[in-house]
Amino acid sequence: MLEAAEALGYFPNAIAKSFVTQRSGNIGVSLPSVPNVRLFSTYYFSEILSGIGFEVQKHGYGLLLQFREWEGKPDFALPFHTRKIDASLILGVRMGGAEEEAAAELEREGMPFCLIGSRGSSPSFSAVDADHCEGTGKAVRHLVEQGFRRLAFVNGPLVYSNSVDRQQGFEAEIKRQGLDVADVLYLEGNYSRSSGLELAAQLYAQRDRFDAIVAGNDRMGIGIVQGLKERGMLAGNDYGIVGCDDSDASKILEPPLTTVRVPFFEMGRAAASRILEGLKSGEARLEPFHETLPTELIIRESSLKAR
Amino acid sequence: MLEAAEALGYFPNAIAKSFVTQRSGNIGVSLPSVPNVRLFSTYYFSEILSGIGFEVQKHGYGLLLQFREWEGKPDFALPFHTRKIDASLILGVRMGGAEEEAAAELEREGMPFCLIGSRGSSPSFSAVDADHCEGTGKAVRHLVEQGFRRLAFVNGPLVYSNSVDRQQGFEAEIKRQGLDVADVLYLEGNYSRSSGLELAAQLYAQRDRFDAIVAGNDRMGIGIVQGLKERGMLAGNDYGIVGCDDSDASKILEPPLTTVRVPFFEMGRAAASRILEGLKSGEARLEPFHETLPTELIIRESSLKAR
DNA sequence: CTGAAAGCGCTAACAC
DNA sequence: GTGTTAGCGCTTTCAG
Repeated sequence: MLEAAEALGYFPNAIAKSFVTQRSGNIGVSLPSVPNVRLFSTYYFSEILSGIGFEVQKHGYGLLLQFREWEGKPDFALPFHTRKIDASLILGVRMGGAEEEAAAELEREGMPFCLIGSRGSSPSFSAVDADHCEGTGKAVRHLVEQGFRRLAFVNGPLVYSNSVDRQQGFEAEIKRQGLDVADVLYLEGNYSRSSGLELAAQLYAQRDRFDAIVAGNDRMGIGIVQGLKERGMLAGNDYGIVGCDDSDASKILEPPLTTVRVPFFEMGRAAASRILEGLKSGEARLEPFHETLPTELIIRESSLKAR
Repeated sequence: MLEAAEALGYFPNAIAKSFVTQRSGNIGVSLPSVPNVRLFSTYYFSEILSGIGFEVQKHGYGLLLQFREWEGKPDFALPFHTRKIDASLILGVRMGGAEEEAAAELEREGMPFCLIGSRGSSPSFSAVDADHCEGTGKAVRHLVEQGFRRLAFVNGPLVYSNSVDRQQGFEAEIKRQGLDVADVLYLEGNYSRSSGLELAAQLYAQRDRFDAIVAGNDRMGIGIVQGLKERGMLAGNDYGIVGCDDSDASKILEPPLTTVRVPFFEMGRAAASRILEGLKSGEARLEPFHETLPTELIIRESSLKAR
């Protein structure tokens, strides 16, 4: 019957349906946009987005993409108020800032949403992320197993929960390995390759303090490898290094970069799946949930100790 | 007055508005999704998407993201029929296949749409792309100016209009430089790094036939550089090579890859801008338009002839 | 120029 | 079970 109707050129008007059911059939995805500067790797976002898209499609929902300004307070609630979306997936949220305030607003109004790739400082926010704590631990253990003993840790900004997670995982594993946290050389970049490049100068100046480096992501790791190479230090030869993300670039670096693989696609999928189930269940308010997906250490040459 | 209303907790219901105005206020963006295999670089899509997002936001429209299956005939018309979108931007269309048939349907029904990054075989389809013809010409000229004379051309599948453009640009410039097209070594990959890696074997076997390579994109170029390096041939030293896209990876390759920069962001912006203007003008049927944006040759070490 | 009313295309509730 | 109708929140039209 419906097929017959379609053959006659009839299509149900989804807007009319949304109007009466009070459900748009769309879920919103908010991501930060920084014109001309990409602090986040495009890899990161496109993988998560694909995962979301996969799941959303499967449930017959639409996916409304919303770029937000990097600075200032985003209005996560507006598309709910105007009934354009039924739920929101929010990427790249920093802790303790305007983004979190805006998320708290959503919570107050009972709008279903989930953070992806960062937890936010309140446990009442639903969130899906990778287990960066465990991932960084694996990186440390691997380096120690390779025979490295004096580790440097180049982290990203601590406004991201995953940076905090990495720090925790790093320190916990350092202790577990019987090493002294006080000996660790800490540096902080902004997750960009250029910040890795800059940090390489500082690392070189203190090269007697470390024999291996854990970098918060591949992009910084790559910048460090390049910066140290300029100064005559070769990854894998003169020091070990592990990145994080398993980006394409990590594979083509010379030497190839050992890295912590993060299941971005699965993270997007998981978050979308939970949110959509919540919508379908029709409950007034979704219980906050937290999902932490496992990471995997991908061992390449950059962390293999030369003999 | 509207602000006062908002203070009282009122928000206009965008769905109700769409219902009555018969306009969803959303632009659809269709992109191919290949689970676990990325033939397209994520860079390509995320840049175009950002450009679209920038423009769409500016006009107060929403951006509905639609992943389509790699195989089979996509239903570009459905979201129009169900009134979920007012116009469509379609990425990654192959010529002469089911995607084009689906696009032809849109055209027949008078739905506004624009292809981005590929033209389609019919000039009646609106399209925005980079000037790959000119870009590849620049690459050839540069290599010849560097003193290379026997060029190899590793193109992508000819189902993409940009591959055809590159072929034309390549041959035209070869002739213009007084070289013989018949001498050129032609190979075809699928734009992935692994296909470049495989093609490197063939290139190596015929290494007496070329002293420089033009690759259809960076990913293949990188694969070629890596594959030839395994066999002892060093880019920049033993041969020159130029890629295309100016991807992040091209910068970290060793040696850094000379490449044709493609204004992806601007392409997305231009297409969205034209389509949105068309919608606002309210004309029944949008005149088909074609925009071809200039490329830029980014010279790095891989194409500099050693002395 | 201001204010009332019709109607968009569906779903859900209700009557038959 | 099947058929009818009210009504969702806007915009547009038409009357005052």
